Amino acid sequence: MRIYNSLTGKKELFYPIHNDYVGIYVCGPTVYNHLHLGNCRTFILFDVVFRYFQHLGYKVRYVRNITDVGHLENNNGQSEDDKINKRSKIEGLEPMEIVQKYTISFHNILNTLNLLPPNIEPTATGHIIEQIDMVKDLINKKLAYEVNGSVYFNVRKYNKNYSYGILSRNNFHQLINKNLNFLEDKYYYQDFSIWKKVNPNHIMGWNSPWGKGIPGWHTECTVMSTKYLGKNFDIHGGGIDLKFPHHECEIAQAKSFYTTEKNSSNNLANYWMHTNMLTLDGKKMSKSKGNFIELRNLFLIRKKNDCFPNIIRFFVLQSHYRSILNFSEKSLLDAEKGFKKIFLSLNIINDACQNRFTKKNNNETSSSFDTSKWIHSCYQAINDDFNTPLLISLLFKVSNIVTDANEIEKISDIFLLKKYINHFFFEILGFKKEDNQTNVSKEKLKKLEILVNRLIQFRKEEREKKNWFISDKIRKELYNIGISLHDKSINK
RNA sequence: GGCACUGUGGCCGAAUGGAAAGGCAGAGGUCUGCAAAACCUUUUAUAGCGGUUCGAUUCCGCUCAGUGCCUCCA
Repeated sequence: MRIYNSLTGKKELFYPIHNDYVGIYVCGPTVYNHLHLGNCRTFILFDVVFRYFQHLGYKVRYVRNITDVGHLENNNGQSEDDKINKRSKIEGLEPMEIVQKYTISFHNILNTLNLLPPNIEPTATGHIIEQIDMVKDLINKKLAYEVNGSVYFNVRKYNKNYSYGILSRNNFHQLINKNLNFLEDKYYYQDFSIWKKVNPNHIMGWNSPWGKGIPGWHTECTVMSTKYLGKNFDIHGGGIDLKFPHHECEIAQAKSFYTTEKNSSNNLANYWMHTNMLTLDGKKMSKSKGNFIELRNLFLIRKKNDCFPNIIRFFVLQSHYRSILNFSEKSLLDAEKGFKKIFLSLNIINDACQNRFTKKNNNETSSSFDTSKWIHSCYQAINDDFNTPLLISLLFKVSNIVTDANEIEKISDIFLLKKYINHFFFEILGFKKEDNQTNVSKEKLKKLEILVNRLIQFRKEEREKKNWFISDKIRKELYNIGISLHDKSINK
């Protein structure tokens, strides 16, 4: 299996640190707002990564954090505000109420999209002590300094022994942006906060050797990833917009904290994976720029369409995770058609297997379709840096063959095909088999089903009488509530 | 200004130093009371200019266009 490693800019063969085990850390959300479609792209991709490693038989530990404190926002160099604290003022809720509200929303959305939960989902507030320990250590190593109750990482000093910018390929000296002011407390523009002083009456704040404060965002990820995966682990993932500064700073802290020898090759994770941006009208989907689509709104609009979460997943996986993906209504419609086409052919295969089981297949001529070769191609696709679009195109190939009734009869190893296409579609790509999210009781559903069947039967009778007005009206009404009827010739 | 990435038909989107996947849309057809669906057939593409090469869409250089990051971001 090959993975594109952002550290080297190349596709590399994947070797886990420990045989049979894979450790993955993905930067989760800061829970101060509802998720938008762009956020989900990353989580959907890593859901596939997680599923695929498990499919291959690895024991995977997948860690995805929740940032519930410490994500600072720079206010034009005047001050730094915690995002959640800021939001709590806007909504008139306690910070932890904000955290609770948006954590629940986050879980609901990912659950609807059929994402597997990570093995560990640590929160920043649950790891304050560890973060304080790391800050202390960095001060002892003279790689961080305290000013007015806040602590900053000394990037210039770090850069003398290590190289700051190895991940983002930034040159330390060229990082200065003259247009931007920076906090006066900092020695250098490039330095970043690892501990931030807060007002003593502030509800979100912890006692530390430097007074009451909150930990910095970058520190949190270094602490939690290494706590649960070790000081060197396999895969670290996140959106490409986190590459700099967030991931660069994570590496800087980890190297400072864990390495004893200079020029150690430990870059926190061996493979860094970055998902590209989802755009709207060619521009990055982003909250601060105001162009974004919230998933909960999409779900509300498409309530009638019960396979909508699958369509979102299909839309996302139909492009490669390292390319920019543009969102449009049309692309969703395309995805819907594509998804349904493959879904339909899965049913055909399953039916065909049923028939084979009852009737013995005596067909002598064999199909030109080579199932073993096809399976091999599918693995090749996903093994090549998770090339899901290529894998999906292979599913379409089967779909085209299977819809030909003569051709499907000839496929000798149909049971093998059934097994693997189900593996790829449900187990690896993670599509949901059926949406049984209704709260309606089974009793009620049964009654409804009888009613609809009666109506269809009634329409059939009217059709046979050539009473087109009635039958067309029923067809239209049923279509409006999401039941579409496809008529065949009445002569047959 | 610095760093990085991208450019494939009408649209989306793979692959590749040696006849350019797949999907959507379009066109034609089968079917049909009509509609829809389904199925079959089918047109159209490597941004531009150079270089390396027997051969470049692929590698290299330049130009043009777009995107991301440069301390809020998945």
